[in-house]
Amino acid sequence: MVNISWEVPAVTTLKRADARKNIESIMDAATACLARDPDVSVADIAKAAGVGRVTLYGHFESRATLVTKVVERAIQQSDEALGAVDLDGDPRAALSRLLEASWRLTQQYGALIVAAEQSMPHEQFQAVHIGLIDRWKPLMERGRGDGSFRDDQPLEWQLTLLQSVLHAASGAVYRGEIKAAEAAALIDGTLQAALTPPGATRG
Amino acid sequence: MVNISWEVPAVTTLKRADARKNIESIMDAATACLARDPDVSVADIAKAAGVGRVTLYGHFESRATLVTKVVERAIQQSDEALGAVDLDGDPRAALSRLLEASWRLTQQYGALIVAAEQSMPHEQFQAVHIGLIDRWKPLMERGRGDGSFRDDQPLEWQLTLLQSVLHAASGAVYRGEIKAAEAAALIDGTLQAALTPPGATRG
DNA sequence: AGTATCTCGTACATCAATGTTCGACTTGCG
DNA sequence: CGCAAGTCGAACATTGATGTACGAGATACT
Repeated sequence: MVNISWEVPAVTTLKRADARKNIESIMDAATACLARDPDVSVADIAKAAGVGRVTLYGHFESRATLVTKVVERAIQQSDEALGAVDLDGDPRAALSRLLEASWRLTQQYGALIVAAEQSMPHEQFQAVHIGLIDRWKPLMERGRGDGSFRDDQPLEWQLTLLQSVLHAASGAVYRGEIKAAEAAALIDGTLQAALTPPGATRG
Repeated sequence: MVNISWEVPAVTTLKRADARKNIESIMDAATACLARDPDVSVADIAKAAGVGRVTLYGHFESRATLVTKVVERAIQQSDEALGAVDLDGDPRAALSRLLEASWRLTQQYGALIVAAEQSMPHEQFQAVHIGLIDRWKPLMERGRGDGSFRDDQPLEWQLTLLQSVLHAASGAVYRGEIKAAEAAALIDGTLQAALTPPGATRG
């Protein structure tokens, strides 16, 4: 005799506690590994997470989906961090604040953006990337409008420049050319100078 | 009976004409391909050169040696181009000249530097890279000394910045954000601003 | 305590790229 | 002309990474 009213596993997609912990470990390890080397292997990520490679595949169906999850989390966290920055008041001061927050994120996530570009569908990546850039655009436009920033160069170029300098600083710290502690000041000092309108005097 | 005085192939390590032409084609194609994608496959390079993959391996014993040869040629040519730049006179004007020459090289060789970093023995790459950087150092030091450039930031950082902005411009052109024609002016305008000493007024 | 869930290692299938071998064919060059 | 040199494609071996299958053993949860 078979029991007709068999058990449905409740609403629970709830994993067991150790499984959840492992998923966390994997996400964290993947973030750290991908931030350093966007081409890091799944085996290395598993090792860094202190977990078997098979276990990893039990939770993420492929390398690509793992990368996507990691990127999505990073994006969400970045978006929150940038969203918390006060962009009002003097554009130059606001830029400093935004740069400081962005620098922390760059250090944390480093080359993750490269991994994303390689592993995610192009459209999805574009959407995500544009979302982040848009945090900068309004401030830059305002600063260009009121003479705080030079507007004799395309806005697109200036946005690229911001990205580029942050990335360069990350590389320089990694190579030991500069110390992490002084990086923030260098970034701010450099970009404030680069964005100063021609003919103006800088503090 | 065997002829005792057999033929030695003269001094000639001289390849046949078509072989030399193919080697040229391969080097050129490899340069172009690697400049776009440092991970491009040997098969793609051969195809771009209009040559069979086997033929390529007949002339270069491995992908690594091919990359090395290509990089060496690029370095040599870059070194000549930069060596021809007049670095005397006003440091800011000299910087403009050096930037223009460097921008041409960056466009030509693009991501080749990345391929080099991945395929060449670390020491060799370092040597080559430092050789190029040293083209910049004396000018920067002179400019910092006479007040043309700011010296409140590490020289290393400023050199990294130069590289970074050139690279960023290359990427921006590739993505269509800016036109190649205007890139040179943007690079110069940006870096001159970034290197202007605090408190000075820029033209 | 009992059981479904989870972990782990090993082993295997697959895939893409590198590098090699072979034999037939073409071509530069003496 | 004639041959050494060069080219070509197809087939093969190898390597490294991804992803799967299995089964024994550990552990969270009820």
